[in-house]
Amino acid sequence: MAKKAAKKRLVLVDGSSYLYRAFHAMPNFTNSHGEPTGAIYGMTNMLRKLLNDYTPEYIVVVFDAKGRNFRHDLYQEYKAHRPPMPDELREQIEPVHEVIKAMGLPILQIDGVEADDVIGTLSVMASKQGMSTLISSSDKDLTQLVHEDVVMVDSMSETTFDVDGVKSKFDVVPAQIIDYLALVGDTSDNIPGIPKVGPKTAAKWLQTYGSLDAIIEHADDIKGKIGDNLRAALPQIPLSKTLATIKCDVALQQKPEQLQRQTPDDDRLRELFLQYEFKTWLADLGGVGASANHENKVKTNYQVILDNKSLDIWLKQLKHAKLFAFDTETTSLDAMRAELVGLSFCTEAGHSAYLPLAHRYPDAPKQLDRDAVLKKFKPLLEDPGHKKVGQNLKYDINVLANYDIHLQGVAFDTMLESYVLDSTATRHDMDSLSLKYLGHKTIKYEEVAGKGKKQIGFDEVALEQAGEYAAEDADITLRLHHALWPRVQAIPALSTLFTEIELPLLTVLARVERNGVRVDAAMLQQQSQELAQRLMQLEQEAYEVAEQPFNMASPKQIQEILFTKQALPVIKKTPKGQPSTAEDVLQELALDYPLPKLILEHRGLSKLKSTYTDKLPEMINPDTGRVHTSYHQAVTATGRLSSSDPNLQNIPVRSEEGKRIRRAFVASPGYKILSADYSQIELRIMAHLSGDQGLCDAFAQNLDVHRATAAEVFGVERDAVTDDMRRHAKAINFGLIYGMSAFGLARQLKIERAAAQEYVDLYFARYPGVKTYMDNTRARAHENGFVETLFGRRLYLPEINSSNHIRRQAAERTAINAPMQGTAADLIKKAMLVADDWIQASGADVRMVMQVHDELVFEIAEADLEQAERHIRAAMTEVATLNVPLQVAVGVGDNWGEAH
DNA sequence: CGTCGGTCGTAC
DNA sequence: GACGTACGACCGACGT
Repeated sequence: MAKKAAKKRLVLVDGSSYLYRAFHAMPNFTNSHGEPTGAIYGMTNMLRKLLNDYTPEYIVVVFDAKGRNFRHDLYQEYKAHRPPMPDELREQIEPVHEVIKAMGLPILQIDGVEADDVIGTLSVMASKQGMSTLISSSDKDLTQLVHEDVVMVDSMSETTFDVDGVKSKFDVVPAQIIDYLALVGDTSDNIPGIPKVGPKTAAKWLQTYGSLDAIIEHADDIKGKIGDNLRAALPQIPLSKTLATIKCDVALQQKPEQLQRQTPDDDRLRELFLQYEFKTWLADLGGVGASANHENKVKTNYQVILDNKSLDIWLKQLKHAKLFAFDTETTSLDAMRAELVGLSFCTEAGHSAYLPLAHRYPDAPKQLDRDAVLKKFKPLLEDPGHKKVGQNLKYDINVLANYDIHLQGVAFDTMLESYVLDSTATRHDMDSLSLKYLGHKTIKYEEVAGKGKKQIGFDEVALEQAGEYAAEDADITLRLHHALWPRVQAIPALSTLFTEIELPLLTVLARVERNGVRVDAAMLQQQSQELAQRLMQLEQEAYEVAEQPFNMASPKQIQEILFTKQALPVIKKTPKGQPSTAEDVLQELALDYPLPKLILEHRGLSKLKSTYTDKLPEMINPDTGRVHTSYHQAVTATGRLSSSDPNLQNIPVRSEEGKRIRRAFVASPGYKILSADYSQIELRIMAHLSGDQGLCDAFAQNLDVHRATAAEVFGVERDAVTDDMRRHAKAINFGLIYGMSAFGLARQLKIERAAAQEYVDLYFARYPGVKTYMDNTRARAHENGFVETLFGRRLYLPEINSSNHIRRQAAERTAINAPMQGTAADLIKKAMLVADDWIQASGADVRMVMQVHDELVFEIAEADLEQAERHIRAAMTEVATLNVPLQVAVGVGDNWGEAH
């Protein structure tokens, strides 16, 4: 049966009216800190109910603009008698906005108009587009907007006003509401109305005469005192009417279909509800451990160790503990430069201590000598038999390494536990985890050390606060481990992933970071200078063409010059509706006009300069003469690493100028750079996972896979494949990995959509195993709500069953891509472990210096080059046995550019 | 003067 | 809307 799609419905929430209502209706709630919370509670409650009752897909919460609006300009007395907003309400506005945002609801507040006007405008726009509207407000004025497609509900009194509802409530039809309001007036808005005319009289007149204009015409017919009042008020009726009329033509950027409900940020909601102490809702959030908050409240006993006697007692406890949590406090986020300020430990929940070693501020208590303490601790920290748990231990490993302590016994890391459990969680930092799994709000670093300009080093933090903060860190780490580890163990594949890949990798990554990579600063600075000259030239030329100077780095100014001043054709718009100045747009315009070409070249070069040739020399550690990036092990949803400070995973490679940057990554004298990268790793994984015969055969025969694909899709012999055919086949192959549609492929190749669709159909006909695999993957994703890699790493897809088809399709693309990208990440991680094992065991003079997703880069003493290459290649190709061989391309040179 | 969202561009 | 995963520079609006 053909089912007609239900009309889309837009829900418009009158935030301002509810806020006032909530404030006045709720008792003066406060949380335990005395912050008022009544309006936040009332408002949130109303919204939760609304979402529950209507499950809207399109929704927006609208607020009045701050300050004056056009009605004040029309009528000085508008809202003149309204008392100023009480402070208790004012304080709650920002929190209310925060809660709404966290709930995933868009907010609108438009200058110069009230919420009513925005709501009116949107309801008209929605009707024009065939959408129905549900207005949620407690303000009766809005009933003027009601018609057959627009319904208003008052969520607080639970009344619905459709056309009949308005009639029965006011005895007039919605179209008469404006006239009705003009007659009756409104004391709260200070709209005058006719004296002595109330709801009854107004309705009676409107029923008799039909409209306000008709009433005015017949003003002389109305008898008695009330008739006199009407005639006396005649001059001000038009004003009353204007004031009562909701403006339905406000200039709005947002279109109804853009006002989509987003996925709620549960972590943020948890934080807010905890702050305002909305306990029942906190529990509703499922807060994996929200209820634990009350039941398992742990009695804490935090100690600051200042004397040798306490130190020895603690050392003894640590030696006897099966597992202890441990954390370092330092002066810097950069582990390589961080100075150790203190250590904290925890042996059982609630029992933890801070050992300050280098706090220096006026009147700081005398602390134990750092070197002496470290000497005492070294055996414990370096003993693999003494198991440790930490939060992001890679950092602590590197800090301790600064003091020649080589941490062993790394048994667990809570950040990685959280990551393998759910890689899509936005944050895996301790504060978030504590809130999520323990329902406990931790002391934030900023609370003890300040932030921004006022931030001080941890060594300047008073011991009382530092002790509470640091001891809590160790305590929470241990408690988090107790909460997380059983969850990891409950899924055996994740347990293996954790123990066999992520945890051991942590140590390897610490080493790679510490190794760093040698960068030739002078070479980059030279390049910067040359780039600066060329940029100047380009700017001068552009100013001449544009006949005015402008900022070539500002998309906004470019847009102004190109599309307004020079009236170039608009090819594409940004999601916000502005003409796009993106690369492909300018490429196209550059064919016909001079300015876009100049802008393109300028953009490319200034990017290179600011991001790479200027920045990299600054990032060289003066002590080592090398660049030490940070690899992040718990950031990406798919299992890849990411790199920052600097990001070494997006150093240019395609352009000639870009390659020059890679040549500045050099080997030390007597050493060579060796780069080993997997060829076609993701396509090989696709062949393996899908088991497609044709694709597996192509790899088994070691064919050029893009050429082989071209031969299949275009139906020619492999040696008859042209460059163009191969290029198209390559785009298809990449598109498949990314879950690309025919539309996307068409855009990429600049061909007709039908032609692209034909390619895709042909591909799937030639490689039916791939087709089946993709269908199955999608189906499994819908069924399970997650997909997994070859090694069981999971990626959750909360939007895979979304009613919003755009988001659902995006989730489906991720479902296709993640197993391939993620399996590739698993493989190279395993290869890193094997390679590192060999390096450590053999004592060869080899350093692993970079990982770039499918590439490993090493710095190798010339004498060890040959055996290193052999072992590295073996580590990478033999890391797993798939249905297809893994192939690695190795290059050697004096720098990364040469080796690649 | 800092923060934040939007846009753009680099990598795999 | 239409190609997945990242990091970061820059701009410009906004708030302190």
